[in-house]
Amino acid sequence: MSEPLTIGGLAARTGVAASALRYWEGLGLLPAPERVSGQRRYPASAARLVGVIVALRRVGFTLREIEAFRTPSAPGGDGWRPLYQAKLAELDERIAQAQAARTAIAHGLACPHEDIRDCAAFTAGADALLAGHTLEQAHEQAHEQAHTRARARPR
Amino acid sequence: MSEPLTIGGLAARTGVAASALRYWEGLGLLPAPERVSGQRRYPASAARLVGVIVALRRVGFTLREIEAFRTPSAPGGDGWRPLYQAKLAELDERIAQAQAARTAIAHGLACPHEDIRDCAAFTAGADALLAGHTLEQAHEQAHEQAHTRARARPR
DNA sequence: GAAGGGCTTCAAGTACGGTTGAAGTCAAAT
DNA sequence: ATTTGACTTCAACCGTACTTGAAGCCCTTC
Repeated sequence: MSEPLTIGGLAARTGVAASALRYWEGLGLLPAPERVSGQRRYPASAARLVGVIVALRRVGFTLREIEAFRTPSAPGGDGWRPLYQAKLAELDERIAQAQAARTAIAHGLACPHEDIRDCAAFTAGADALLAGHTLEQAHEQAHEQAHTRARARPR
Repeated sequence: MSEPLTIGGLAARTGVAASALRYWEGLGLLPAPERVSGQRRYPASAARLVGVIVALRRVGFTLREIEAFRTPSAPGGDGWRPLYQAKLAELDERIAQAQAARTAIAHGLACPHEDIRDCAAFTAGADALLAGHTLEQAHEQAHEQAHTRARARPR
């Protein structure tokens, strides 16, 4: 059991193209596996690693960012811990943003407008997501009164 | 009040480069605004729209996907509702994935390993994220027993 | 021993999401 | 009247993340 995987096998298990796996290896993202007469043989655990990479890519990290995860503990220090802390914070932020977007779209569905861009609760989500920029909301757009009070302007 | 914005003004408010705003307009993502002697003048509401686009991009949607949101109700139908439903489901999935990634990384921080790839709870997150592919987890990797029980393998 | 299938490298090509630069227009200030 | 600064278009370029194609190696199967 647990025969080592060829690159094709790993590709099949993970759904990541073999060409992509080689590319990742070239970037140092994936460790170079053992070779049998020139061909790569991956340990079964490689599928998990690929899974993590896929996951992080899907939630918006670049390959270079993910590469930082592969870094073993730096000489003479924690090394990876601060990196993980940083990534964790970034992930939390991304999750919060995704939820804000979700809220905006969900309201878009619930509210009776023809064009979602006319809907205050939808745009309120947008406002929240532009946090940090001076989006002074002085101007009362559209129907503010009409059907809103559901979710009265956040912040 | 509520003077229309120049492209530079909109860029400043939203943090999106003017060149990017023109690019988005070219893609049909942003409606072409009124012009005063050739120059774009955006209504204040444009900042909100830009905010939504930024938000959706940050959570992983491509510009082409986001473009679908701009589509006004199709001739003779709901038009946008199914689209929004679909996007909502996608967003939910992305949030779930981000949370799975978060769990994996958080455990990586909490657990005592040198290399996170040795840690079962971390890789379990990976397994979850590879759902849909035949990642039969028959092989018991590493320390499964050693320090786990904190967060016993999530499905 | 010749064919086939899967692997190898390396270079070039592609799609996306922009930015940058050249050349020019416009309105206000000097 | 000319300078300044923000705007305009258009084409070319860039980084990221791959894919594709050419040419070849290795092992098995006919």
